[in-house]
Amino acid sequence: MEVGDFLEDDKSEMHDVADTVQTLGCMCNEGLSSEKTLIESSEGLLKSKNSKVDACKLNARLEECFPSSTLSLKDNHINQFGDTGGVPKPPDKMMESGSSAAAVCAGLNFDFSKLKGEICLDKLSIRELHEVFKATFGRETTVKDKLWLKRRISMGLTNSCDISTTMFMIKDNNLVKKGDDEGSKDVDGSFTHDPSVGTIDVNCKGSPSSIGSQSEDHQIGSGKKLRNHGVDLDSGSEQLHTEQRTAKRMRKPTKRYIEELSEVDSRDYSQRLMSSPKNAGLGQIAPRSFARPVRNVLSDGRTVVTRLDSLGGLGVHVPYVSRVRRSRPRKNVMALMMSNESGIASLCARCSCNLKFQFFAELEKDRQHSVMSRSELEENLRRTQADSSGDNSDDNVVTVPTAKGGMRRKHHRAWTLVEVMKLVEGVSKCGAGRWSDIKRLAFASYSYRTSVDLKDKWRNLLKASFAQAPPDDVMNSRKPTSMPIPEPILERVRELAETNARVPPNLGTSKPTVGSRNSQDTMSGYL
DNA sequence: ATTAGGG
DNA sequence: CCCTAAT
Repeated sequence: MEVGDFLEDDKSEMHDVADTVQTLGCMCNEGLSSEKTLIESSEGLLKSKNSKVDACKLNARLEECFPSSTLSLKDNHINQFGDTGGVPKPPDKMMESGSSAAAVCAGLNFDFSKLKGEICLDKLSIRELHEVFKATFGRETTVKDKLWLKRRISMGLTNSCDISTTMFMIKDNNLVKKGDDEGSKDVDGSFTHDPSVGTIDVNCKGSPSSIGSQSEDHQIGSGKKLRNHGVDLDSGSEQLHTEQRTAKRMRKPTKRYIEELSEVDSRDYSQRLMSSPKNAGLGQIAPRSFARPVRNVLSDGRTVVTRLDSLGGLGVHVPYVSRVRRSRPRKNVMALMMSNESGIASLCARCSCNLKFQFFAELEKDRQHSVMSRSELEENLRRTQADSSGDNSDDNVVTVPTAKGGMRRKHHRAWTLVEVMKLVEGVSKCGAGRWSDIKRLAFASYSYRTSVDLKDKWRNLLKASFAQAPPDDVMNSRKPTSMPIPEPILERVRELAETNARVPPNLGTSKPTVGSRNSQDTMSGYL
């Protein structure tokens, strides 16, 4: 990754990093690599004399990742000679940036005894240290802890050179400069309440992330400090805590925030509105450009919001597409499953796999999209209810202009896994082609699924099942568009397709017995 | 009214 | 999903 990338795509990168670190969690290898990247970039930035704000952000990023860091200063220096994204690197700047980087690491890495600053201070007595302290901070100190003084001084010196993260606090997702230097001790106040604090430490247990007390003990050979740092009233421990806390990552912006950001980037998408009148005005983004919403009253009395687009001056009505994420039912899915136990069981029997597990996986995946806007929640709730009752037929109605000037309604309702399974079940019982029968049997409660829908879906399933599974190529999209049909189901579809090819549905008088089981067995699931 | 197939 | 021809 190049430094330029960071500069241009600052926010998203930040989110990405945070995302990676958080989601991958214990994948410490991942964490390491990104940290390395970060440090490289930061050096590039410091050297290329970017604005202070950028530097601050970078520092924040460093903090964000450091708790899981096992990165040593040695690596850091090696990297300096390596590529840093093409940023020119005068040799005379080397020391400066090196020390700055070291200073950043000093408070976070236990290996700081090797640092120049401390080595020099090492020779001084406490009194001399006091003097240095006074010279550095312009005030006296009563602290007698040599270690504390040394580190304080070295930190203070560093802070005067570079932009220190301890001089800033986070407020409303912005970096705000703190007051005087001594206040840096208090900066932690803004960090302690961070709910995300500690997540990385927990996740990355593989690395020596406990920067604080434990590793500190080995350092304090000369120190008179006792082992119980927790109750240590000495301000030295306070300093320790400060260092720990400044190392905490800053709060990751909410998903909502990210969405809005990307929304701005992808210009056209921000023009979308809720199509459902129920949701109108809830959380939508004000449409930009010159398109303005228009309410159409259809012939059947429904009102549909469309957009009178001024493009080309034709006044074409383009439907607003619902911005909310359509999703499968969450809660009632299980209920449906339970009530359909036998059917599912029979399906599983052939697939020799636990479909219930798949369901849980799906639900879990959904749950991870936990940050939802209010409208989304409502939408989900509504949809869930609709799915179980199956009576909401006029949901998600949009109008599409036809060539003849007419307006045709267009429904869209994502197929849930349950529905797909019901469909497969039905096909296995009645055979492909007897869609009305299948609808009667398996989709009696789903009024919005017509027999044609079943047929279409089956067609799609066939297509999907015979298309070889693409090995997730460059399409590394984070959002897999929709829940892919679980392989076991596809297998079943394939199987049924073959069976059906051999045994055409026109079986005359007798009930079609396509599957391997007799129809009475499977029928019992619905009676 | 249902199905099949194209769009 | 929608539309429509053909049963």
